[in-house]
Amino acid sequence: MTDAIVSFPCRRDSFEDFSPVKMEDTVNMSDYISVSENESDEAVEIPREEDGTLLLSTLSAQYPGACGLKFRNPATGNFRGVRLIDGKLHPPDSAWGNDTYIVVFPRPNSSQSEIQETENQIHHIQSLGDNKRKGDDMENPVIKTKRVETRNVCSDLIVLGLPWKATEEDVKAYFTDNIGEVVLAQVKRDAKGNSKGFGFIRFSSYKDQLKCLQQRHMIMGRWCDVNIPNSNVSASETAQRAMNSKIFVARCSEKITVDDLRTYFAKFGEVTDVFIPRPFRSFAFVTFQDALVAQSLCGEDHIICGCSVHLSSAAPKTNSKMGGDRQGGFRGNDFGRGGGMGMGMGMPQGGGGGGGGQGQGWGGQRGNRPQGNPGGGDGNDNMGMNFLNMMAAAQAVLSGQGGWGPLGMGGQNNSNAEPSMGQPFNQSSPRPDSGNNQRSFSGWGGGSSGGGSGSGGTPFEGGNNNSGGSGSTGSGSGNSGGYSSNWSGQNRWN
DNA sequence: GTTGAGCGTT
Repeated sequence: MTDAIVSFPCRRDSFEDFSPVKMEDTVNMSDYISVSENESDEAVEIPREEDGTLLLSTLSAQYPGACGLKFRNPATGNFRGVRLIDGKLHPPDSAWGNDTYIVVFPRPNSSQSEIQETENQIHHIQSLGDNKRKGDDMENPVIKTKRVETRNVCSDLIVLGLPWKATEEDVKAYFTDNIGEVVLAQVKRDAKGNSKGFGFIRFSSYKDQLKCLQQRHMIMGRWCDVNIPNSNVSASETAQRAMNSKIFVARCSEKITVDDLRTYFAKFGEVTDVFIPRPFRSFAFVTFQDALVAQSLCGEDHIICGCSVHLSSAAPKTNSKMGGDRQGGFRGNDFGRGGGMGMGMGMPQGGGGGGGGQGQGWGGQRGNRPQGNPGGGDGNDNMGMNFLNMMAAAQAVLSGQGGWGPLGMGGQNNSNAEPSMGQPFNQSSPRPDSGNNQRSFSGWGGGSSGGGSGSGGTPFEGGNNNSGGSGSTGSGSGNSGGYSSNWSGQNRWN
């Protein structure tokens, strides 16, 4: 095909000098579109469809999380957005031309309208104008890179609507056959062993995760939805939390030991402390020497000893007054679903904080909260640990109130101290990338606010709890309408 | 023995 020249009519003549693509490289370019993440980056050639469009899914395969394309308009010097309709990117002026296109990623906390604007096109990259939010340093390429990389990590996915008779094996087989390698498959059951009709899966590849989230699934005769579980604190919220070297490990199984945790997390960086509150409360704390390591893990799900645990910042941002607030504020802070998430996970159509979604902090739905439970107050004797109790207990431990177990605080402080062990606190090696868990810290440049806790006390207290500005506390809940299914509008089957 | 919105602790 000699189409390299023929098929680029209007844009080519006028912009030829702009195109970074050399002529020799354009032999088959009509079948491929050059795309890069930044204008200075190396381009990837991405195949287009026969009708001339580029599937967003194809783009996402190379650039997970991508939500669109843009290109520089030489006439104005501005970026111009590429039209996106039904998952297909359409060539500007009917031809892609030789230019290298730039991938567009969703902004954290983007409103639906902003995303729409990108989709509909003519999207000037406003050089940081009015509608900016605090901490929304979009034009900082470093931050951008970091954001993407952070989200390129698999998490557990909830599968809703499973047939009652579907087993773990069935679920795993379906997703393995239709999506890709599955590293975890669960079907939740009641005490009698009957399926509750939902379960969790996890892929080894993030690409597979994205693919899976973008479609519905017919499993043994029923349509099932796959979503990011509500119980996972969104990455954006996590990122907004203060720098802390300690992480909170939720959903621990009792069989996981301190040694297990230490061994497991050592591959990410030097672990300076592991603490499992006793009596067992289904959670643990792991402290790293490097807060960057800790933060890089937050928001992720990991499988330890076969158990899927959830990692988040160990700093519930509530000021110590657990007594009276009955978990209300807590829920708002930590479980309000961030609107940014849908987009961040690379689900272009449908994510985001549409009007009045179901922003439930799901405490109330579970119905198993013991009435009158003061929530982390005094040591109640209720052994049925539910999630809110667990979080409240964690908070109590962290805030130094230790209201739960008699040994709570003691263990904490002692274990944090531990200097007598002569631990080498001087290793500054970040995180040895281990296989599939690699990510970089390039983005975390900013001089961490709560950083050098310097002296004395537990690193935790120094770091954030008292750091100030409780004003930021309630902010996370602002977007809590955001959790919208990919399938809004056809949410129910039949 | 049923069921079909939800959110993981066996």
